[in-house]
Amino acid sequence: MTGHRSELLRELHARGFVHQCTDEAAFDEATATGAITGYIGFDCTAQSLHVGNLVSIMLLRTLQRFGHRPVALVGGGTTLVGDPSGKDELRKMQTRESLEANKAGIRASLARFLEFGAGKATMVDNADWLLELGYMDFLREYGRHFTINRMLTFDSVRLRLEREQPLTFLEFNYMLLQAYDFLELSRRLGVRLQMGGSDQWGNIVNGVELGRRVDNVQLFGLTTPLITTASGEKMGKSAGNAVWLNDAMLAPFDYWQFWRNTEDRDVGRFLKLYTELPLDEIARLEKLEGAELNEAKAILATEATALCHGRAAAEQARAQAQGVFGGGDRASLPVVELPAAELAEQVPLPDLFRLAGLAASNGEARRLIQGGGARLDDQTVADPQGTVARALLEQGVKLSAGKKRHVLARLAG
RNA sequence: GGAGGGGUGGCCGAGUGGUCAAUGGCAGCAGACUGUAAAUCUGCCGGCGUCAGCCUACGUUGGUUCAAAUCCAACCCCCUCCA
Repeated sequence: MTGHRSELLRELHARGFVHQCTDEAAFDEATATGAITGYIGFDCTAQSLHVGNLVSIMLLRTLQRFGHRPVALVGGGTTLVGDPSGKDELRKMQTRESLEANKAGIRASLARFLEFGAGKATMVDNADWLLELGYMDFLREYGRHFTINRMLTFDSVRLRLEREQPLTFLEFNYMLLQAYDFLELSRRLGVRLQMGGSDQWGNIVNGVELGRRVDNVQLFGLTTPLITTASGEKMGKSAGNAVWLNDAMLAPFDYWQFWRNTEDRDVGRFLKLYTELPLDEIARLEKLEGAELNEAKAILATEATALCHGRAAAEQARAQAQGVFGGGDRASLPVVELPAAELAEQVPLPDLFRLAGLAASNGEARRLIQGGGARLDDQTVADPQGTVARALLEQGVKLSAGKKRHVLARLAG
């Protein structure tokens, strides 16, 4: 390990959380000798956080694990503006109502990973101070500390300008607001550290500098690397959809499956970032090769799911996967109830697959069948004009679309 | 306000009177190979359908035409340059 004195910093480095850090020596000193309060901001754009936010969440969790104090900030105020970082387009502005709903969902996501309470983790909303900010006061007190010259050099702005994409004044101000958040949090809660993805570096540094200039406090910034899969995909998408943390938006089983399908080359890295298994255990697991690596993937999936949905749900998901992929255990299949009223005596196969949720339309179901991807009780059904006797559905039949999607369909009842 | 360019399927992007449900790429789905991986190869990829065909689609609304994504008019939106 590196020569850090602080246990926290050693752990973060060992697990691959650190991309850049401001004044690392002083930060090492500060975290070695006492507890520090650190925060990360989360967008308020959806009703749940997703796997793309997970590195940040794990970072907060690690902070707490090592006796420091995590603060999660939801950007109720800044979401009204929109972060320009890395984006070419103006983000949609939200209504106040949807913001409140999103906040509640985000708190639910975080509550699984962090222990909230007095002296523990806290959640704050920057709307609490940003909304009452007076424009004139803000310009006079803080605006004078930012030069346009410097702001233009930050990647988030520079890249946007280089690509000749419009950057509105609204978005341009995002940096100032985020810098001000940091200052405000240092005053309100004694926060000394801001963390975030590497794309946040400029915003974070602005905050650090503002703290020094205005309040003469030393603040720290730490960023994580941008996590992508080995094949270069952005982390946290599955079939083009976000992998949500809230179980209302993604079932624990599907969450488990997401991790189980990790690419070989990512297993070790993800075990370090997304589980809390001891590093020597991880070292053993990532050495496995070929089919044996599947064991490591199952462990990754179970550990990651346990953190997010609890140990019981994780074990259940693992057992369910064992049933679906390992044996032919019908009991573990998700059950889909078919509306009896809509079914004739002989049910056409495309209708059956559509009603079971395995195809979006009859056409899609037909193509699935024609392509040889549809199975009924593990027998391939290749005739799109085939039917199934309704009586057979009384007991339930196993329907499969491809190798990974299986359900037990039976008449509702 | 003036001049010019542009708005095409989830995204990017061809097409500029019929052969266009619309080339190509990406994404997605399925098959083969495997290890519920990656890479590769193959098929599918608007909806409905007894695959004959029908319906809805190329910013919006009208029009010309036997026939329009393609021509005309008005309108809306975006971009560039000029004021």
